[in-house]
Amino acid sequence: MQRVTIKDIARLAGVSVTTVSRALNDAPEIHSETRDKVLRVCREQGYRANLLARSLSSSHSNLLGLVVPDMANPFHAALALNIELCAQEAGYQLMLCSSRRDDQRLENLFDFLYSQRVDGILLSSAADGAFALARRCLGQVPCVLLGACPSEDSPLRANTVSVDNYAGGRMAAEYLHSLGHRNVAYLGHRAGSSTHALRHGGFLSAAAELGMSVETVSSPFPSSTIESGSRLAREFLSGPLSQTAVFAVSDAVALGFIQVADELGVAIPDQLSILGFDGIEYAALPNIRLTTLSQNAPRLAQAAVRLMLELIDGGDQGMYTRTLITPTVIRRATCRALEPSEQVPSEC
Amino acid sequence: MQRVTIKDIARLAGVSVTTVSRALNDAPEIHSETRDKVLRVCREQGYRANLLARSLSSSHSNLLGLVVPDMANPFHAALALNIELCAQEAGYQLMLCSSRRDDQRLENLFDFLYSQRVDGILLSSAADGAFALARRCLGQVPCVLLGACPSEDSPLRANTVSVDNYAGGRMAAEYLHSLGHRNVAYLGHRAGSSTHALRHGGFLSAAAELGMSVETVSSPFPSSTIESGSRLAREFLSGPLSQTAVFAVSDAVALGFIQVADELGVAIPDQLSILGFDGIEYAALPNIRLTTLSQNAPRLAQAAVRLMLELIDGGDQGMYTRTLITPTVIRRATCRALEPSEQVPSEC
DNA sequence: CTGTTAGCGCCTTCAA
DNA sequence: TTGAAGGCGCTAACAG
Repeated sequence: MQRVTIKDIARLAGVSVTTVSRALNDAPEIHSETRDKVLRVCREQGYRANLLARSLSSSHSNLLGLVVPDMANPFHAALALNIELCAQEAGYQLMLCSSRRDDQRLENLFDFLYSQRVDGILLSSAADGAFALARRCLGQVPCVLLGACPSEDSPLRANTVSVDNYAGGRMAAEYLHSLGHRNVAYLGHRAGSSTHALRHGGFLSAAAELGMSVETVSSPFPSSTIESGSRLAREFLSGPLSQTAVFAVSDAVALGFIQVADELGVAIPDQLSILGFDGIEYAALPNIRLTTLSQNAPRLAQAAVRLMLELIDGGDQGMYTRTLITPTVIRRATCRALEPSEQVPSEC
Repeated sequence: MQRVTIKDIARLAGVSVTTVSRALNDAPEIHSETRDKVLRVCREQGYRANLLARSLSSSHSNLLGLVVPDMANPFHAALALNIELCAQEAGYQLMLCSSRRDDQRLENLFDFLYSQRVDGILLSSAADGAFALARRCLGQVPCVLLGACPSEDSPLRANTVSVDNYAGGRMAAEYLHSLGHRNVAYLGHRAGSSTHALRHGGFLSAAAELGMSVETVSSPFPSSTIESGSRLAREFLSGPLSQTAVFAVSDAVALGFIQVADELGVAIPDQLSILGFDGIEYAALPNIRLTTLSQNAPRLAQAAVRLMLELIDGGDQGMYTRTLITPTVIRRATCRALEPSEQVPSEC
């Protein structure tokens, strides 16, 4: 039951622990025969270095912390997978944690990762609280915010990588406009999230420029899930329908919406077009074929990890970087072009 | 940049490090005033214990390792979430890793977790190699296999928690039989997986007893994804159709199958019924409504964590436990009952 | 109730 | 090329 340590190996190989350590880290100043002998003994004994001890004494763990709000969410799962991939290439292991949309837990996790002495923390959260957390670790541990994006004018006090939500919002409006839609809804807006604020702002601004009328349906729910999408849909579809298209804040919300529309006999896209946001895998399913704006998880992941590595190597100079990734429209089956005859003028 | 340690706190509070340690771990033998003073200083200094050091000296980390084959898979994501929940209740943090269906990586991750001195390892893998790994840690670190399930007759050499695949296979056959299906296909069978072996065995045995004819379509792909499901479907649906129902080894495979069936104009369930396995959230989507056997992730998770805690507390006596969870049929829209007139006798 | 002394397993100077 | 000594930050006996 007692695990074999570097000391045991040293004794068995008839050398000092220093020599064993050198063999393990293939240091240059060691006789190759000595090294081979030591490594052979290690293999025979099934020796595994104690990474706790190693990290403690070398003061770096080769561990990156990643906190996602909800790993059952396919977008975050895909993002995590891509980040793990990039991190591994750079020789880092990931400590993946799920905050489950709980701010208290997010804070606890953050402290935990810090205490665990990860070399850097990636925080995937659009909650405003994430900024405070990121700031708290100034000069303590490199931290990059994923998905969160401070507004252009506020002073940048954190490293961020995110999809360009403002541009995404604009693209959504422009795309719907290009199909002839003039009366549209923005479904699932959530206050207190910088992501949502920007996306909504972009949508409204483009819509205004294009002369579209927008009804914003805000979400009282803490997260943008299928469940919240269907609840919002039930409310939205209960009255008479003046809109011809809906932009949902996430694919999950869009899926929930479609589900209810289906139940209520609202034909999509014939009566109503719906456009999502995220580009999750399940939105591509048969019979769903959700038209959406893809966030491009692999590129987000790569940018975030690359930035993190720079911060770690460069010693986190206290400079801040904002990286924006433009989303892509993925045309599928839930948005249709209105015939000229259908194009009623905007309400307002 | 230098982080504050227990020594700093001791100096600032005018006590010894031991006293600080005691305050931190709220040991009974400490004056409450002393403790309050120490804790106040900790707060003022923003002190965070170094968990590496703590684990190293206390020889337990309160960390559980969890390896899943693919965290983009919604079933595994849900399972991980549930396990995290249970672990947290018991005061453990999870180190979640994705083996990405790569045996070499699985082994590396295992070694990594062991080296990281997690208090226990949960391995969610149906690959036969998982048993070898589990055995390798005998008396080193408690290990429970999730989803993997040794056959009844082989000597039990590992702790396992899994859905009862054999019973699940039988239930699938029985359910299809109860709907009147006599000629059916088993889609996506993969060799080298104990899970698949049992599920397939159960299906065949019940089918034989009920006088059903089964065509097994094996999968050359390493994992059961939407992608592999659609490839298998393309092959399967290319010839004339003698079956009236298909049992897919996973919901993802079923979804891929449906996608292609849709493309090829095969009506589901009118021409062909399809039954899945897993009970992932996305199978419940509108327009999909996949009939399936649910694995019941919360119960699996709870059983696994509970077992792990017993192993940790009880010191892993070298006894092995096998826990089986019976799946549940979830009736939705992709299986239909055959009319008496349609019930052709079995081919064989 | 508090402090002193030893480690935990490893890495890293500094000498030899 | 090798070894001895000290320390990473914390806990755990053992005294006082």
